[in-house]
Amino acid sequence: MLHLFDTARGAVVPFEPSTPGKVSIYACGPTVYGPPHLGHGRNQVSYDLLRRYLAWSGFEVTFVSNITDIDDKIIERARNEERPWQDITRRCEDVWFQGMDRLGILRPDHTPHATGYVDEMVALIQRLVDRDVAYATSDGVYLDVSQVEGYGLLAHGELDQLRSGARIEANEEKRSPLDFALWKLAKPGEPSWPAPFGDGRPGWHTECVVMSLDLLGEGFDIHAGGNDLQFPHHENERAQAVAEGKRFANLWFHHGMVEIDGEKMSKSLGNVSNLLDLMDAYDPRAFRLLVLRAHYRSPIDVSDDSMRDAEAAIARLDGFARRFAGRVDGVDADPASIERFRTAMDDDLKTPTAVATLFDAVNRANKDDDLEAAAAAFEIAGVLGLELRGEAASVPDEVLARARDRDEARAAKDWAAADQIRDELTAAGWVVEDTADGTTVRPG
RNA sequence: GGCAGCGUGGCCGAGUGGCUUAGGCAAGGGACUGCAAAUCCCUGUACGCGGGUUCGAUUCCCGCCGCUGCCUCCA
Repeated sequence: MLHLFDTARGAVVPFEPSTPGKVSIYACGPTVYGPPHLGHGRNQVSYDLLRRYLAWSGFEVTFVSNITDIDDKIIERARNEERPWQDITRRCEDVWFQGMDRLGILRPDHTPHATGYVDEMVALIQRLVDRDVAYATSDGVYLDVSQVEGYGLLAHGELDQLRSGARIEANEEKRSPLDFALWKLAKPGEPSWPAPFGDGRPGWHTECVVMSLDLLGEGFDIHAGGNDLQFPHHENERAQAVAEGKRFANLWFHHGMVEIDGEKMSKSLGNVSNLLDLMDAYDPRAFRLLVLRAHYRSPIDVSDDSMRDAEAAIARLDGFARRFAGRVDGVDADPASIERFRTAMDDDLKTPTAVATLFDAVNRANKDDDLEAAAAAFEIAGVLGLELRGEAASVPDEVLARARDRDEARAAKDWAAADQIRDELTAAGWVVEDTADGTTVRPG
């Protein structure tokens, strides 16, 4: 049985969906004002892993992930670049999904946009005002967190403690520094929507409550995000639901951050905190493997070395795939490997161990030409979202002709000629390997 | 200042009160090969520092040092 760490309870707990066999997940998605960075990449791989594993375990998964397309940063960028903010959000969203496709991320079942839920958000805010848990100031509407039962659940702190940690804010109309904006009144030139409390735009924390409850209903199973969202974002989402008397997420799934040694990173890698740049420079699967080799709640460090390391490991997997592709159809996966994998994953998604079982299966397959182990390796790789390349890449005829020339030279024991052709092909970027079937060539 | 976490062999990164003490990459040796490549086999170097608990700690407790994240927009 799957066990997951629940941030609210602060412990690994058995996962039991409210409806047997079905899992509903809401995962905080990107604010579309720029290209995805490495943190987004890890974030999406974490979600993807959770979804794939739940699906493989037999659950019917409904996965909702939003697009935040109203935000101060979007407005700021639009102003700086003197173009409509919708241009930025549309373009960034396209770039986002293209990038995630490259990373092998499954698309969400639903992708609600904040701009598509403004009416519902206004209605929620109005209800909170009517209940007297929200109050208006000269620049917006705020939630009074002191009235929220259990505020601090996710921050794991008492109200006083949280308050003392809060930075001093310019806004003195707020009753507490912890109170947060549900609605921001529009300043001249800012995008705005009509509302009874004045034209403006919703605060960030409001969209996720409204959209998750609308699409998944009260008491949905899992709310996911980076641990930087734990507080205040998720705390504040929950606060709104609680303030309205509604049940919110049953389990909080938070993953760790990507850490980049600023100096080291910038020197060795250049501007690869941009995920798209990283995927241009390295195999996207290597990034995924790098993420999977650490536990989802641990921090990971991305560097030139760690990416090269991961690429070498991917090459090993691809070599395995070439060897066994097409030979495992209908073969039952080795049960022992699958069981080890499942045990690791059921224990709070211990992917480091899961990856180790994958490589163990690969090793056993290679060693004894063990088809059951090979089938297990393919299955595990699939659940982890690692697409192995077993298909022979297309090779130009002239290159194949040279390979045949080499076979002839080798048959004639003309080693000088054979070596010369190999050098020639290698210089052209091909990997040359001799097999029982003669010279094979593939892209390097 | 508050909260949370981390410090493992050349590197990345698991794990465990004692047992053959993951896995990947790199290194060295060997098998295979005309030579390679791929693959397989073998090998080395470990648990930040100081105490404590224990028959025994890398694993538990305390202190220290170092590092990180959150507390403000953030995946």
